Amino acid sequence: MEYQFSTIEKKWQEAWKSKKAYQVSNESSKPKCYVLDMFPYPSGAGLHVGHPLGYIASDIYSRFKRLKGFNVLHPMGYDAFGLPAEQYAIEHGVHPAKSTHGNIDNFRKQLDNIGFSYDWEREVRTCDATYYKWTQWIFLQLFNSYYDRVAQKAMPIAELIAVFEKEGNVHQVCPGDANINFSAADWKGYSEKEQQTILMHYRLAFCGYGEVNWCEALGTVLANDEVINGFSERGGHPVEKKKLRQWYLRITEYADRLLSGLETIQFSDAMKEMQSNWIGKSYGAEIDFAVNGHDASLRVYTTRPDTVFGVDFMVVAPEHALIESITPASHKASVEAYIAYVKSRSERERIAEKKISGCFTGAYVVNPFNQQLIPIWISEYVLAGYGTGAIMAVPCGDDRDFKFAQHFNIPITNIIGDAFDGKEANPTKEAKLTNSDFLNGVIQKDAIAIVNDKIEAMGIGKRKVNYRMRDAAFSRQRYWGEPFPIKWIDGVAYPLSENELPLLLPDVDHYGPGPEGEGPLANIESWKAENYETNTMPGYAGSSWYFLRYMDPSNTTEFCSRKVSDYWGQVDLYIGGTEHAVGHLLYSRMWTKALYDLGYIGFDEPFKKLLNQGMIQGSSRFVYRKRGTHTFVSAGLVGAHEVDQLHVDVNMVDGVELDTAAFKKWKPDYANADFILEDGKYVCGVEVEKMSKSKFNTVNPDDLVQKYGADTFRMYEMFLGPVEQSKPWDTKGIEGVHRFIKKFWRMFFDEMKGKVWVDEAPTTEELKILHKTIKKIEEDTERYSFNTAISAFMICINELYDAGCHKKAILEQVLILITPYAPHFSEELWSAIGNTGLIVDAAYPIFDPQYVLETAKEYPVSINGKVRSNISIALDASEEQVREIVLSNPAVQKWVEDKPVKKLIFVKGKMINIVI
RNA sequence: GCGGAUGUGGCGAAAUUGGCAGACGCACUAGACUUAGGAUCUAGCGCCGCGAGGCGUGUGGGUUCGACCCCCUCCAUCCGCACCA
Repeated sequence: MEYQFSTIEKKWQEAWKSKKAYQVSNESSKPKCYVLDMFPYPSGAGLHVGHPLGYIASDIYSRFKRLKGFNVLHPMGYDAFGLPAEQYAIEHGVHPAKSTHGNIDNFRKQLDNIGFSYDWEREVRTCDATYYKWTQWIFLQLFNSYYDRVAQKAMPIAELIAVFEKEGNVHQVCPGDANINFSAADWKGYSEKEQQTILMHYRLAFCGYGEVNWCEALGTVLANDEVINGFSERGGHPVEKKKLRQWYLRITEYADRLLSGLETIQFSDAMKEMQSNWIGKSYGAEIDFAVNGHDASLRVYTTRPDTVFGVDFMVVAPEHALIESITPASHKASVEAYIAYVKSRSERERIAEKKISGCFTGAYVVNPFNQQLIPIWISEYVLAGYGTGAIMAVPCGDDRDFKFAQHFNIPITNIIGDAFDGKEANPTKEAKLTNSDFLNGVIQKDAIAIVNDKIEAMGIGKRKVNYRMRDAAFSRQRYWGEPFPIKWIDGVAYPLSENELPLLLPDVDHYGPGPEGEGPLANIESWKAENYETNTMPGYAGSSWYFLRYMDPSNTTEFCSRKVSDYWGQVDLYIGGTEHAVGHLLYSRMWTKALYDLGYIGFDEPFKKLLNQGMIQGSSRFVYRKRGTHTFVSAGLVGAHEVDQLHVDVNMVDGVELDTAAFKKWKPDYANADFILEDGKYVCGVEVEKMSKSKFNTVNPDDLVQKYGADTFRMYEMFLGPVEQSKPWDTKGIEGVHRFIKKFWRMFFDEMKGKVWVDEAPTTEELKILHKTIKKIEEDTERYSFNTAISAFMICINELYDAGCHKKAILEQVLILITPYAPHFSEELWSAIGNTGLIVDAAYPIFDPQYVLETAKEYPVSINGKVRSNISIALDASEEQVREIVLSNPAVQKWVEDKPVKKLIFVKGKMINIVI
């Protein structure tokens, strides 16, 4: 009986399906476990070997937990709204729904090949109306809520209205505009529109205005990624900043809870650090500087008020509202030219720019502490969206300010004495202040509070907590997304009522943008006639709550029943890439908190444990064509020729050696290619890049599954290295894993002899091998160390092989252990040795320490830290006994000679070190 | 620019809490079996050295009886930076 994986795998996949082996119930006496993958965007390129890395890991963990007696929820679905489908529609006229469904079918086929234990009855697709009905519903909850800063939670907006009617907003500072103040009488006197405008400043989902990268020629908004040096990546058209009406989520109100919540969840320290850096909480002060000769003041935000005597210039963002009114005629032209330049720059380029640029406005502010005039500059590195859009520059203490001052020859005031050497800024807080009037001699960090007290007493500023995070832009001028359940009447946004949901995404004739920066929906007469919002929601809307829908996917009356979400609770293990560190993982945390505040769910963090899978990179191969010819030069000989470097399909290259025959057949262009070989071979160039179809470096899992089987593929992906680690894909080593599986098979059935497994009682030696393995596999799986678990399987089988063990009692237990890793293989052998039920429902072996007890240990003995000998000593030997045994050992004596032993270190069960 | 991660044989990696560096596998070498081998089995395999031994975890330093592991410096590579998902 041979190991015929393709027959076996098909057979068991069908058996699992017909027996509904992976259907999971919302009611069970077993403990629950929720294991979740970040669901994929179904791209047209299909699955490559990078995708299943995390899916295999989560599948192993799910199956492991199931064997250990848990009721495991392990679902899968599709993040199906998004730009690529829309782009494809624009180019090919295919409705995004159609291409998306085709892509999903393809993904599903590919996923099924690998033998996952998903409960497909729970599949969700964010683009289905039955799903996005509830995305719209949650949006309405956010729209109809505000964040109560006293209670520190979201509350229904109706309660806020009741408060306004009673006392105005004296106790409810307006988060959207702190200058809005009104009494109960004021409120009652406002028109409907005025009231709605005020409420909009409180809502958790609100409408406002924001700047975007606008490309007039494409009539569309672009991501920073799509803008290169002021031009669109696609087509090379000019791009500039434009203010558009936008929806936002008031995630900043949750900043503190998003920070403190990190302490309650198991994310890696790196992930937590990235999130808190993104939130960027800082303690500082806002200070007003009067503008010289104007009845205006410039408000800056600073974390270093102690340096106020070292301010040599101000820098304001080019978008700052004050610039126009304070710039004197003499400087108008240069200021406007600079602003025009910055308009073409994406935010990313502005922050990342190493070259210093800026422009003097010709205006000055007055330092309120010493009345000195301070010039006001504008520069692109100051962003309008952060703080007040203006900073006070202290060159002796801030690197960026220092370089700016040097570049523009602005004199530098030293306020930290010797701590500043004139060559480099020193951002210390420990220096004693000089040139600082009443602060002279004070340590900087102590001066912060003194200055803060003073500015508050003088009424020119106040302490301020600031966040780097901005409210999340929540609208897109696109077609393929959830429509907003909003109608605009007389400039006021009115929510649809719950029974009008879902508001279906209508069909359009063409997918291009609407007029005036509006989305494609603005092109539909009937849509406009109903006054519906023409923007759609962004990609992250549907993905911010999908983990809840899996729990109760076919509920038609609720997004998820409270009873069900109480049962499943938090996701116990969430697996996905770090690229979602600050997007999806913050948004979904915020949505969870809001739903919790409003009482719809009982937990306020969605993911108890996050495991980040590393990115599988592609290892690209290149050929070198002599310019203007059909001659290809081997990589080692390129030097002498003028060549173009071209990507070549990695599947035609064995290591670095090109299959020249396959290459000639690859593209008509290459049919009559000549090659200049080295050592008779054509050697390709190698580079590690992102895996992508256009780089011809993708490897399709289907091919590997076909050649080696799903079980080998699953184990090989895990055997590559730690799941968390990024690495370039290399198919080479898969043979080793395949050999292991075949060897394991031969423990049961031999090609020549047929059945070789026997029904005999195991020896203690065999039991020791088994129990050592049980312990190792269980521990490694529990800590997601799948690569070491697989090597433990290999060791186990090697040892059983060497021991000549073919005993069912042992092998059967190892089969259960390996089920999460190689489920088809295990099912087949499980039934072949006479079991009736499915192995996926077997009971996990229980480790018994009595089989692995040791009485002695081979201690490594080192002398001055270098291992010189190994001595076997009883584990229960006392330190004195050990000392005696070791020092009388001839090998040790040879090294110690007559030198006195200064110290002997004995770590029980570990090692012995002699210091001489 | 800012933030995060990673760096160990020819290659993927292991070393779980500061305690024998290189488990397990790939590739390679030699041999066995064989009509055949891209099957299987046996043995070898960090570097230098005949050997004794010495050296060795990106660089340079530090802490320690002892450092791949902790601290500092520098270098290289990868990922993210708000409308790609």
